[in-house]
Formats: sequence, structure tokens, C-alpha cells
Amino acid sequence: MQEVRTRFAPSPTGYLHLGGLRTALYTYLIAKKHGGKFILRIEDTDQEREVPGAIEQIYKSLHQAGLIYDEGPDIGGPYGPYIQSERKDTYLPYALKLVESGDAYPCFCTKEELDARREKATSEGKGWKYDKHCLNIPKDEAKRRMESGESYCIRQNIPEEGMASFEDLLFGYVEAPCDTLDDGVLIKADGLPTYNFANVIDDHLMHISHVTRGTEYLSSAPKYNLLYKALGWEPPKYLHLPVVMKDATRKLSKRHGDPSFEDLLDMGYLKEAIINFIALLGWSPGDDREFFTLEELIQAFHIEGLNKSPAIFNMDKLTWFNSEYIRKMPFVDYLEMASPWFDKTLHSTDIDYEYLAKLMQGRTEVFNRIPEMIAFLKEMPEYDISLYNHKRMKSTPETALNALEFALPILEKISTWEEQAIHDNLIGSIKDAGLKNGLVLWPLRIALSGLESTPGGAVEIAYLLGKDESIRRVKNAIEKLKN
RNA sequence: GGCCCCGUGGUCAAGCGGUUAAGACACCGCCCUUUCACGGCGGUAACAGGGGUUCGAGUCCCCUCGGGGUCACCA
Repeated sequence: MQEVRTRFAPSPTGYLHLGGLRTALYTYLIAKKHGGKFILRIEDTDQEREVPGAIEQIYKSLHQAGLIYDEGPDIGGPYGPYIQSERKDTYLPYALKLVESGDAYPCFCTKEELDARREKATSEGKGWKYDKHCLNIPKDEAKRRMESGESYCIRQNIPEEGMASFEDLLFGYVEAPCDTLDDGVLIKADGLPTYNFANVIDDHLMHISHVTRGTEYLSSAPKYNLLYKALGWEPPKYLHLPVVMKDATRKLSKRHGDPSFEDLLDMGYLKEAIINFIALLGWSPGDDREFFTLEELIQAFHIEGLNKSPAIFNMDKLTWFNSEYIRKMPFVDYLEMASPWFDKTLHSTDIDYEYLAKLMQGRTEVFNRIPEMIAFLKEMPEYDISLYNHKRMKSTPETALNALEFALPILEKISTWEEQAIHDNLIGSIKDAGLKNGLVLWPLRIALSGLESTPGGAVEIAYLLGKDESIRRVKNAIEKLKN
């Protein structure tokens, strides 16, 4: 069996968006599942669209995602270079070969001429495709003009009738009438190939066994297949992947503020969670499993589980995955990752990070939500006394005042401000007084935090705050309740 | 508009001619609990519509509708 070699071939026009990441992931999985090679190739034949730094960003993102490629621009490989602009000279000979066989032809039409004809056709309500104008130029005349230095491009000569087709691993047999296909440009006037040509040549030269890419290429794939045939090459296996949508009608796009992989990482999403979620967006293992490491994905992945329709990116589910992954992290890792986020609001305080982290790990959904959750530790927020109402705790502002006046001296008497001591003194006294825990502890927590929801209960918050601050807050609360 | 593709709950998605149409997220309720969260239990919610084929159709075929992609010397 032929070695499986897959390739991820982005153009360096910006960040790695989530749809691209998913395509890269599946491409990687297919290679690894079959013990094959995963290759990175940069498609930068359009110099105008290139964004500085984008190539490095792609390297970085792929590494962060754990999608380690076996061959690529920065690491080399047997079929390099892996950047198309550095392969400039490899394409023309093949194009000339096609010209020779009549499967392509030089075109001397200028952009202006084309625009004019296209505009005329569309204004008359007719569809436009290249009219094969230059196909009629006699061969020797064409050759002479090419050699004279006249500007020209090379176009694919699509048959005027018949069907073009290809077999897709996901979509099955796809065909299109040739007369609806345009004679696309293979080599541009600047000498560089277009995607249409470069992808065919490079995939063949790099021995790519499975071509994976987005469905935006689905309708032009029959044309590419025609090229393989004309060149006498065996076409690769094709796999077109649906796009990732933002909602029912729009796809995910950075321009509309949708996050890239990098953005998500910066927000405090774990790469494992992102990969896991992305994998399940358009693919199903066929059973109920939903937690997968990269290694497990390699084992479980199969093309039959792929879905043909576009999937909508659901941030809520990603967040759920993230909180599950955070919960399962080793505590030391959590502490390390959370500390910088703690710093954002607590940098100059005496708060015990390790203790705080223990309370927070099970409640952190995304790291960037931490500062807001713990801001009350630094500064007591404004709050309304209606917070003292809690039906099940049988707490009201009135009972709260009593409860706080009851708790204050207990807290003041505690000499070693440790969680256990605070707990035992409070619970012990409550029991001795014949009260219910909730009746005292609920208002105490409100008095200490001013929040309906906090990372811990009254005892934990009191410990975190320290004795002086706790007592100060309780006294303030008593005053507040008296007015 | 031409061509290509897609269509199961709000979202992801199982289903490959016979099921009470899974499961997950979200949402709601109950339980647990010194709050919230976690956890446990339960609930609301779907085969786009219409024709066929078949004893039987979410599953096969056709049409309609809806959505997406593509029609560049961009990828």
C-alpha cells in the first residue's frame, strides 16, 4: 500500500482561524492514523495578499496545537522547498508541456480587455467565462509572441463538452458539465502559478496521497482532476471538508470578531479543550465518547464519521469542555496557569494563592473570567441588602443583623486565623446557640463578599480575607443593616 | 443567475428500510450543599415540505423550499 502523506496548505494571509485549524487537525489525524506523514506547505503565490509574520504565526499555532508536521518549510524534507514562492521555476515546464499537448494555451488578453468583455457580458445578463479568444491564435504565432517578451498567462483548455468529475471521500462522486467550467489561469503573467495549478503540481511532486481542504474547492476540483489526467498522473484521494459557521448563514471570520485559535488561547481556553471540541465539530466517533486526547483522536478518527453539512461553532460547548479540562488538570498546573490571572486583581495583597486556587479550580470555566470572580477579595463591592434574603437559609436582612452581631465576637476571639479554626469556632458556637448553620453562614458570606455567588462559603472567604479585613467587613455590614 | 454541495431538537450529533428517533451543550425543575459551582435525578425540544418506491421510510428516488460554496492573472 502506498504511504499515506497528507498536507496542510494554508496561504499566509493571517492568523490560523478555527476552520483552518480543524482542517489541519483532520489532515494530521488521517496521516497519523495510517502511520504516514503530515506535511506543511505554504501557498504564497499571491504576493499581494501575503501578510508579514503570517508564516511564523502558522508554525507557532500548529506547534501549540500539537499538530507536529514531519516536513515543512522550517524543517525541510525530501521534497522541498515547501514554500511555493521558492518553487517558482518548477511549474512553468509542466504548463508548457500542457500547452504542447493542447490541454493549455497561452493567453495574451490584458486585464483591461478581459474586464471590458466580462462587463459587457454581465450587463447583457449573460454569465461570463473566458471566451477562449487566444486559443485560436496559431501555435507558431503564439510561440513567437511568447518569446518576444509580450506579457501572457497560460490557461487551462477545458473541453467544450462532456463532463468533468472526481471522487471525493466524503461527498462521493461529483461531476460538472465542462461547458460550465472556466478556462482558469494556470501561470500568471508574473510567472507564478495560481492555486489552481500549483496545488496539482505540488501535491503530485510531494507524493501527497490524500488532498484535504475546505469545500470552497469542491466545485473546482473536477477541473483539477482534468489536469491530473492531462499530465498523465494518478489523482490523489480527495477529501473536502465543510466550513465552520458562526451561525446559520455566516461563516466564522476574524473580520466579524470571531476568535482565532490564538485568541482562544489568550482568553484562557486550553489547547486540549479546543482540539477536542473542534474535532467533534463535524465529526463523530459513532458512539457516546466525547473526551479525546490527540492520541486518542488518532486512534478513533475515521472518515465515515465526518459530517457533510457545515457545523456552527458553539462557544458554550467549548466553554464546557474547557471547564471539564480545567477540573481534570493537576493542581500544580492549575496554580501555575491561574496565578497570572490572580495577579491581575490581587497583585499587591496577601491573599493565599494556593488556597484560592483550590477553591477556584472547580469553578473556572475560562481563565479570563477569574479576575472578575475574585475582585471582591481586593475591594468590597457595593451591594443591596436584599442579598441577605435567602428562603432556604431562612435568612432576611433582619435575621442577618442578628446573625452578624452573633458572629462578630466569635470571629474576634479566634487567635489562629486558619480555616479549621474559623470553621470549628463558628459551627461550634452556632450549634451551642441552637441555630441553623445557614442562618448565620449565609449572611456572613454576603457581609464578607457582597456577592450572591463566590468561590467558596463564608469560612473560606473569611480565611482568605484575613482576620482584620473580615472583621472590618462584618462591622460595616452591621452598620449598613442598622440603617 | 449558471454550476456544485448540504438539510435530524436552539447548537453539536447517533441513526445507514422495521428504534418508545440515542447522547452531549444550553435551558427548566428537584435533590445534595454554609453561597455558587460540581455531582445525582428528571423535564421541554427534532426527522424542512410535498410526492413517489416499499408490507414498512429520518433512512432510497423526484420536486419544492431553505442554506452554503463557486463563478478573479485570490487561495
